[in-house]
Amino acid sequence: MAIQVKLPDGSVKSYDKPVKVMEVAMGISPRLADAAICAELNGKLVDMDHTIQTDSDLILHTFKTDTGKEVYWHSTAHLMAQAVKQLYPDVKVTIGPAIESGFYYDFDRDKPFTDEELVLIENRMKELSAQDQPYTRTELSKAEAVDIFKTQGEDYKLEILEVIPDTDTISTYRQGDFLDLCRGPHIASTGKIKAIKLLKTSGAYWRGDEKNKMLQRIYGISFPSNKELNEYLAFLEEAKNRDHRKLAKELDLFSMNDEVGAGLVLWHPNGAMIRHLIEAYWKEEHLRKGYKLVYTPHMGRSKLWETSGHLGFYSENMYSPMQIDEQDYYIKPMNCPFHIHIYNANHHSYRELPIKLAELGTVYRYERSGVLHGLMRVRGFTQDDAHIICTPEQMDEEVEKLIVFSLDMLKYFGFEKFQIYLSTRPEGSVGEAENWDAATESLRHSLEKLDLEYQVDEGGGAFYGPKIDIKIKDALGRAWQCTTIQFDFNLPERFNMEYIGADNTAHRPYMIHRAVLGSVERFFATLLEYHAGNLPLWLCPTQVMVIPITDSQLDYARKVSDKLQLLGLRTEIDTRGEKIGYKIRDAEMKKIPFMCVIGKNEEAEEKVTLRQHKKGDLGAMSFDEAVKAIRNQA
RNA sequence: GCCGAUGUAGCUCAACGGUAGAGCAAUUGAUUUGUAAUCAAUAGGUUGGGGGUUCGAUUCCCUUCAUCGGCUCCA
Repeated sequence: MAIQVKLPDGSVKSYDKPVKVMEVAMGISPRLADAAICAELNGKLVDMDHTIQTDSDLILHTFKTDTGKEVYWHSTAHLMAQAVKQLYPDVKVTIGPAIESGFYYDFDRDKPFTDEELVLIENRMKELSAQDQPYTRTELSKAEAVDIFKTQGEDYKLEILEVIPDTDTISTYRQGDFLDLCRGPHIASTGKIKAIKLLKTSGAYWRGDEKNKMLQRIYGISFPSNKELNEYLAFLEEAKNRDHRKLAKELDLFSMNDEVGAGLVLWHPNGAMIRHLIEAYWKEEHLRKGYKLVYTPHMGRSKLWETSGHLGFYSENMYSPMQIDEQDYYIKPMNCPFHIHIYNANHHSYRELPIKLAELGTVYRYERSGVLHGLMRVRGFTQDDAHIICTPEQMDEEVEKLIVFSLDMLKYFGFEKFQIYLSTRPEGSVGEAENWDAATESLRHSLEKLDLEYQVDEGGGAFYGPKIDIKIKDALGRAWQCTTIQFDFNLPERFNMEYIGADNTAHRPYMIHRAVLGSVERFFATLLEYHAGNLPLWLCPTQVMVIPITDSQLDYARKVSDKLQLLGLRTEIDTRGEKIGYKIRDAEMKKIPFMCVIGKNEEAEEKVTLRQHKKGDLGAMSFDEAVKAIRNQA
């Protein structure tokens, strides 16, 4: 198969497999890829990382054009800054980039922008857009730039200029009365920005450092037409409906409570059933893959955490100790030290390795109050933790198995799109450089052998080892980190872990710390959002709602329900004296996958009428046919 | 932790410096119903907690807790 890509100059390039827009651009000119801001594929605007699947016409716009999401939004950010400067001349501008969806600009101002002010700014932006002012680029020397921004009193721009070499050429962009220090590129003129919505405000630290001054950030989004804007706003609405916190209320899954404490989860029966099913599956799969299940305590003596080093480098995330018999005990923030002690309780021969210890280990970590977020970020959570202790020779095989295992498990839950990150050695790491290199290579190798796309986060590893993270993309494109596979060169050293090699001497094993789901809580939330609450059949707390039409069918309904239960299906009977429409509406809203309607006809003919969630009536059928239809969904 | 917003019945939301109201849910009664809401009645609240201003606070102020949107940080 060959994919023909028609380029703007009329030439045709062919590729033997799907290719990203970026790669095509690189093929033409590396510079172009750098500056290119947007691509039109068969007349439709696409991102640079869009993959071309079929024969296509590709037009690449350089910075002189006026399309491209990033440039478009960045230009809108300039427009917003212009409006803000006109309305509030004392405000100082800082930076205003495009983000994944829209843009923001940070302003230095004493007080935050109110919702009313946002409306004013938005309206002013629309006026400025109507004036259709061109964005004009000017190149100048650093000294000239410093001069300009000094007279304007834009201290932050001067600070940005400070780090630029004196000999560099600087560029500025002007539209109307507003001039900004900016690398560009920009769209041709403000008139292209037709639909604008300022979404929210927030405090944000200058340069993202919490030691710096807090600035006032305004987030917004813009489109060439109101239609696109409305589509985007509808998309945000949809995201709200998928929010696991909202779904949890509707489906009665879990709650949190003031009196219990922030970030502590109460699992209701429905949520607990789902969790149980996830955990049961998890345990089964791990036993099948040669893991050994262990249980460990929820706290340990301070000595343990001194040895592990957590009291040194992790104490700000740990809860204050409690005193027992004049000893300090800490609630565990991690399971690793316990698993290591289980390993260390016996001598191990190289013949026994790899040893894989797994536990659904509940840990407690102090999270700053502002970061808690539903089940995604809590203070007490259960990691699906495991530690793989192996010899250097086994490392490659184990890593590869792990990645396959992780992806298989995630796919089993219905996830399809993943983002994989490889994080390498950071500054101030512990452990031998050669071990780091070997481990990093092993991770990289496995990813490549499995032909997985991944991004490298240089220096993004933990101080104790390199890692692979897998983030799940939900249906709305948001990414959540679940799987993490981390080498650890710190703890084996600290706890003096050993195995006896073939040479009859002690060796230090490799240790891999990993979680596939990440935490049961976060995974649960991601799963809910991904499926918008419509979980796969095997995870539904109630799989079939049996609905008798009148009380006289109650007995037959019970018989049907019992028979289904005997086959392992989870059923409920709606015995309320309500009309059938009411009961069906109720079951539909609870997202119960199947409804079994029982009336006098069904009873007389020994049949059942099946209805499927969202799909509607499937008609009358025999009991066996109904079971088959239900099973087919699984 | 920081910036901002919010907190009223189980849920979703009104109202107001002068003794809090609706819909849904709940309970009771009637209805026995054929694929997304049957009718009626009843009950339900120290307006998140504490303090202050006021003749009077749910409303204004302070404080605290929690939640939401971000920042920073992370599974």
